[in-house]
Amino acid sequence: MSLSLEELALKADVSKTTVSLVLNGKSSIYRISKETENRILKIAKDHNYKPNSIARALRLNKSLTIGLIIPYLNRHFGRVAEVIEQNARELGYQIIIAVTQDCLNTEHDLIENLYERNVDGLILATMMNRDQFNDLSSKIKIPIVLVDRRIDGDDIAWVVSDDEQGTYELVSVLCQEGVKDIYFVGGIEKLSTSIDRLNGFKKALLDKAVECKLSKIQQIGYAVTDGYEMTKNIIERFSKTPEAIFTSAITLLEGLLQYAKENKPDLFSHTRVITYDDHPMLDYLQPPIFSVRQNAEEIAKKSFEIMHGILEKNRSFAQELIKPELILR
Amino acid sequence: MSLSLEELALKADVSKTTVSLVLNGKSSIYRISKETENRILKIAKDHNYKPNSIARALRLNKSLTIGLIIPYLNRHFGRVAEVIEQNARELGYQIIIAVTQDCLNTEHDLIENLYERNVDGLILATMMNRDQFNDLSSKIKIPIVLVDRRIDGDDIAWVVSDDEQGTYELVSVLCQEGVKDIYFVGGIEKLSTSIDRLNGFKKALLDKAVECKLSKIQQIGYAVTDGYEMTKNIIERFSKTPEAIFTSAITLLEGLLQYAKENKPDLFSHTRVITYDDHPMLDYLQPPIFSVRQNAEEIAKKSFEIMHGILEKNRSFAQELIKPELILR
DNA sequence: ATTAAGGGCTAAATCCTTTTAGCTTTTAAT
DNA sequence: ATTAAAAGCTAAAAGGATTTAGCCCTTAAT
Repeated sequence: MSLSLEELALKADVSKTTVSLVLNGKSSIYRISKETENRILKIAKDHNYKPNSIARALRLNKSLTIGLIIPYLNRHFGRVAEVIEQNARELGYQIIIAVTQDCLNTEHDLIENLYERNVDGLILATMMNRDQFNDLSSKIKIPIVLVDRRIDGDDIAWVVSDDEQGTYELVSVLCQEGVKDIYFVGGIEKLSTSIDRLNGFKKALLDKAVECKLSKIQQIGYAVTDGYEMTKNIIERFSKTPEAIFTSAITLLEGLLQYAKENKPDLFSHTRVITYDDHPMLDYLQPPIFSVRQNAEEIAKKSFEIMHGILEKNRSFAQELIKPELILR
Repeated sequence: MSLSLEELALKADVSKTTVSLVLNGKSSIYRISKETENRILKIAKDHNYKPNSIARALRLNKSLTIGLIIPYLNRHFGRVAEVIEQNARELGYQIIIAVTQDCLNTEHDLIENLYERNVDGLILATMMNRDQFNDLSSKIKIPIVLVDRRIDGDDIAWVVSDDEQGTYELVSVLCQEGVKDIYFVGGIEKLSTSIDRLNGFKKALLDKAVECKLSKIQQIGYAVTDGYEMTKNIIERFSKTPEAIFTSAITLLEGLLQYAKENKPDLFSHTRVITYDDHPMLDYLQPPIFSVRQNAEEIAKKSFEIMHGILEKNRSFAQELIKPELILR
């Protein structure tokens, strides 16, 4: 380790140019003789030569590093990050990770920070809206792939779960059974995840000609406490216990469970609960909670694939809707 | 963005040396006049100058980058990674993350890889034993801080949960109640997490003069399937249903739950289950499962703190045992 | 008038690779 | 015998920052 080109050149009794050319597979272009080539390759191998990545990055203006900016390293994003890292590593890239805690300002700071640190591209679970994103794109000259949360636009690369379809199918299951009085416990209103899940929800009701009352829809945020709050609102504001509640994220379900445990232990005897996002522990809750499992692995795989395509294969961009899986218990 | 020292120098009508000296706070040492200093500072600010981090890293041989190598980005390590990243960012460091999937070879590859990529230090949840670690240390000239899994040695920096004490306290609760027949569902035998948890387990039994039969101890691995397997062994191998089972990780508990659901729905009516690692969903399982919550935040904070101390404050190393919290439901 | 000291700044080297342009020497062709 | 082409290699620049050694000018001291 930590042997330089120059030292290799000395040992091989050639110039460092020659060594560099050989190691970069340009021997034939530059007519380096087979003999010299082999000598250099052997010496490099014997000394386990690895080019200094920083010097390389400086010269090539290419760091083989991707920035990954996500709100949290929770179960879902943790898995996404894990798979992105594995895919990236196989192709020689490293992942620099940073978490925003769903704070827009933090997100901006992080993007700027990573950009200045010369990442080659950014994979982003963003809170930005279209305008903010356009602003950013004009300033930043590296490819960006949105993950998990999309922004509409023909030229924006993204990979997201098919939130609308997933929610539609899940809610339809209840509608099929004749359930009519369903409450929507939502997340951050302006994010595509929330918008799409709400649309799927509405569509399912519409199919069965069930009226979708605005008062049954809440969107405070994705934190556990938000789920608690929204459940509280539903239970306390309406005299009748609801037939069903749909929580649009596992954190919100946690909030619901917490509220139920503390204030409404019999909630489940009157009310069906279904949720976006799956969790293995749901298998062991009574009664069973139907859910929609996002395919984190596929989301991760595709998002790095698109990034890699842009960086190395001159592909321009792509959009992918990943099918989630219904889990009926 | 992306303005170079040289361009700044041009605008300020001085040499780039002067600009560099001023921006690095060396004006007075090199007797740069207040006037020149202010002019340069203003121009730098106006143009939002940020030094090119790659060039800086090359020259200073210091990348302000820490490698974090962990087995998975699951709930526990996800949280650890998240907090390390936040702490690191505040002090100007970036985190490059990589996951081993608890494979020793992968771990070795990753360490080498990150080392070659010029990280300034490594934070490691390692599978290595003492000899392997010593081998590594002799080759690698950057500081290493072990996290979550320690290796004995006076000169090895680590931060781990007090696994022995946590397990001791948890198991003691059952012993207190007179439970005598407790099974140990363990993880990877050679890891400190497994060794320490087993020691705590034995100590708790010993306190109450309960014999600790070897046949009641299993250590296959930390995967969900391992938990399933070990539970199966316990249930099927012994005619009597056990009084209690201790799973030494949340994944193992998951395996147990899965086995119970499929093959032994009445497990909980005869058997108490307790587990290392906490999870919010445990609040909603019936009957309640006592647990030990690791303080991931503190573990993360300390481990970066130690790394930072070594890198910037010439501290040599440190070892920290983080107290976990008993959660009795 | 000469020397010394201090103030104010900079040229050039360095970190390590990659790459362009081009230098020798040999071989082939006219 | 001369010219052209090919073979085999290298010097030097570039990328952007930091740092060492030292230049030049002014002022003060002898």
